[in-house]
Amino acid sequence: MPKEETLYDLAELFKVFGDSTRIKILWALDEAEMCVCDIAALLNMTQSAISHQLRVLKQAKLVKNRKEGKVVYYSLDDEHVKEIFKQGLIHINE
Amino acid sequence: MPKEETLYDLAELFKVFGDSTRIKILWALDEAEMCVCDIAALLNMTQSAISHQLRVLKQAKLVKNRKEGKVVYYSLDDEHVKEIFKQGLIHINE
DNA sequence: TGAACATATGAATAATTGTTCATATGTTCA
DNA sequence: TGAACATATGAACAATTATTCATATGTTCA
Repeated sequence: MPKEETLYDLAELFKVFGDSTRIKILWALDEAEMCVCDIAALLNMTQSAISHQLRVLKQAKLVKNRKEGKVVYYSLDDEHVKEIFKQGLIHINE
Repeated sequence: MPKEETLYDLAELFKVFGDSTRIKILWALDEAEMCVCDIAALLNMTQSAISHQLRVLKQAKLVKNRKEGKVVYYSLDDEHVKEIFKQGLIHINE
């Protein structure tokens, strides 16, 4: 069994995945880089809600961003996300 | 992008993984079938707390149990758990 | 039968969290 | 400069949740 701290970090990571809004954001960003307002429009949610969640995702190092004028574009910062999601989907479809 | 319901289910699954007590239980059960009181002793937690969490894990179809006299043994009910954890660990160690 | 034990469960509590609302920051452009 | 726009952020609120405590259920065995 890995040490306490590692298991705690693992739980923290999955906690980030444990919200459908964040899952949707990650899935959207896996398909294309997007700005905040486009994500908000796509998911039919407020800009504020999306911005808050993007912060959580950024802190977890799952997304990165770049600024272009007044627009901030977000994209995935981890190539394992999709793989983890796939494994999860396998479990669900059983 | 998968349909709404699928993403919701995916988030629900990760929510179950998003607690270090449950992560520990799953990791322990991956190594060996165990009864409730042994898990409680191993994790240094109350029998009640473990029992509550085992129920969550059972509902998520992640563990199964068998009764032998007054003792209930729990074991993993999904072979993808370890794989998902591994992917998560890869992300953490970056 | 009754004591001892293993487990399950419901209520209560404290802590965490997702969204909203209001507003601040920063950029573009007329 | 000032209006319009994109984004970030802090406070507040409602909802969810992990643990504890008390207790119920069910089993073994003397």
